[in-house]
Amino acid sequence: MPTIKDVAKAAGCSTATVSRALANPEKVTEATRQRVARAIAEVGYAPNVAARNLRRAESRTIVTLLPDISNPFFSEIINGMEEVAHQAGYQVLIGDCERDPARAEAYFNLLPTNQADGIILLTSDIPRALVSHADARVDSPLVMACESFSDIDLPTVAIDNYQATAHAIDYLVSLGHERIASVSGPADNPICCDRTLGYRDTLAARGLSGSARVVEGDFGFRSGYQQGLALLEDTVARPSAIFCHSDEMAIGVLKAARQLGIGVPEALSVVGFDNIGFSEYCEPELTTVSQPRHEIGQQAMRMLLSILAGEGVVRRQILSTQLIVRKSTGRPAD
Amino acid sequence: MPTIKDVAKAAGCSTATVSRALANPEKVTEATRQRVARAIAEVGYAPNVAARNLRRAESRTIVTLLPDISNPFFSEIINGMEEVAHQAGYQVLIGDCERDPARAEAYFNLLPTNQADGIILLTSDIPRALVSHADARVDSPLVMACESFSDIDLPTVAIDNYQATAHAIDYLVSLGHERIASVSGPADNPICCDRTLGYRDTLAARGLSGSARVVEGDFGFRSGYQQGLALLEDTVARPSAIFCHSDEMAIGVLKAARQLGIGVPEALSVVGFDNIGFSEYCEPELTTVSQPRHEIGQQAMRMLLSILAGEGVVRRQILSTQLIVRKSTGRPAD
DNA sequence: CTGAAAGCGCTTACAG
DNA sequence: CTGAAAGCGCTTACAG
Repeated sequence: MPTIKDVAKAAGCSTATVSRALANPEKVTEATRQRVARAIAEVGYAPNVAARNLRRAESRTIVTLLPDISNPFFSEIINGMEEVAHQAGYQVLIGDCERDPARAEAYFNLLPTNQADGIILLTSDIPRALVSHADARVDSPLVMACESFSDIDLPTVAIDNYQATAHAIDYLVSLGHERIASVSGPADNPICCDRTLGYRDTLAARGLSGSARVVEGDFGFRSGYQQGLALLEDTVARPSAIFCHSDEMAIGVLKAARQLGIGVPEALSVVGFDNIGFSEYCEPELTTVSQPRHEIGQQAMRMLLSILAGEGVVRRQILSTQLIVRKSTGRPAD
Repeated sequence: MPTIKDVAKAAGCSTATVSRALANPEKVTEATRQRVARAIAEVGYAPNVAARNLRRAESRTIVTLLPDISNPFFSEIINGMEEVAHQAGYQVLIGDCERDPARAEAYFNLLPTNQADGIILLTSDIPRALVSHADARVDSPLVMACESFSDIDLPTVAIDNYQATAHAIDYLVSLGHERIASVSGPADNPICCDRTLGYRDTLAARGLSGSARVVEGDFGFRSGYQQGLALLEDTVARPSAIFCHSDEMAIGVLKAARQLGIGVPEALSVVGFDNIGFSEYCEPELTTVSQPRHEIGQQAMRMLLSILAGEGVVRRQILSTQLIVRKSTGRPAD
């Protein structure tokens, strides 16, 4: 591969000038710039990025940590992040943690070794030691998206899980439901805590505290199916509506209902969360809470790049959600 | 950050020795190795990877190019690739091309700039100029997985799309179906060509050529839904079975059938391709062709690492598929 | 505006 | 087995 030296020779100037023509064109005369451009094309030069990174002590790489790459919820967020990153000359490395602390640690280790400039966390399911001292340093290149830690205050872009849930539950109550169950994600997950609180508070405000019922899933199809079965087989206190912390779990509940011969929405209303592509193609089409995923990704990346640029950042951004009413909800069968 | 010099000072040896203790422990006495290890812990040293990469002229990064990150079909393949890569000290960068030639080119450009050591292609939808000269060079660090080019012969790990399709069609014929339509992926995609050939040949072998009918989709839900509608609204020659090149399209067909009041599998059989997670949770559960996705990812990565190591490689690996019969297929309603 | 030169943090052939 | 030294390909303060 030709190096910057070859270009310098071909252009009849020093390597310093070639470097400047590339990085700071305004520091070089127009004529020089053009000679360098021609020389680059002539020798077929492409800068060696490892050398540049070493010299500049940066990698232009952002890593995003997520709990499970196969969850389609994340893909649109990633697209948003990539859009902003590429435009700024950064690339994004996707780190699938799979609930394995060692994996998360390995990705965090890219920071001190200069392989990554910053990290966007789409999961809080990592060893807290990795982030525990980050909130003290204002300039830690760390941003949380969607998730949060209960006790560590990182720059965050997210939705208001409490409000979004309250809104969905209010909608079910307004339809006439009085027995509304909830299939939560992992109970120790802060966003699930917020949602469960929103759920409970709303029921309480409507005088329905007594019927609150929360079971725990893991966001996946299967757990929704299993918890749905458990909830619906309880014939004495069977809920007339089930609110789920993910679309996958809601679709699992739909399957459970079908299996038990319980019609949706006639005999059971189901609400999901996230509005994944699938939610429009299941039977019946799913009523769900939509998050602005693309925008979440964009804003999280913008926030991180601002931190890297040493600019002041708004440490907390709350984006709005939308309840998308489709066919899986209706009035209860009194 | 402490550098290798700091470690050398703390260990009372040269940087060369520290480097050796790290990279080739067998070239160093046990005592030295231990002194270095202690020194590393003491000063909190982590190697600067940009410097190492520059010196070694490698990046230990493999990029995988795919057409659409939101398609869950790819996630399990990626997991397989990461498993093998991490074990060998490589990381994998996921490149979402989104049918944008410029994106693909940008990712290919990581090769000459030393930011990536090799590429695994999960899509053939990229400018052919990027790969056209690769097949001549035996050691091009390029591997194809699942897909292929019609005229460029790259090292490949894939399934036998012709056979897998023939098997699925045979199954439908054996059930008694005589009007079997097919919803293909993009018609210019080589794997779709193979599948369509397998479809046509099998129908011909069974004396059913006359009823062959292929419509084109793009692998996504929506196109399956639309083509399903078109196929099923044709009341004079309505198919009794539809074979689809992806599960998403099959699920779209399911929705079209539901909308038209056509019962599956009583009045229509539907077969998908890929066995994505969703295929077990749609209504009815989908009969589909399963690919060994994890293994495809593993083998593709192994193949690429062999090429990078300068080892001889089997240039073509065909893994076996499996027809998973669930609830969306049955005998036709004569 | 341009160039000579130092240096980023490693690795490795060479010599001992 | 170990060290001194060169060099990977850039960038940038310094001088002119």
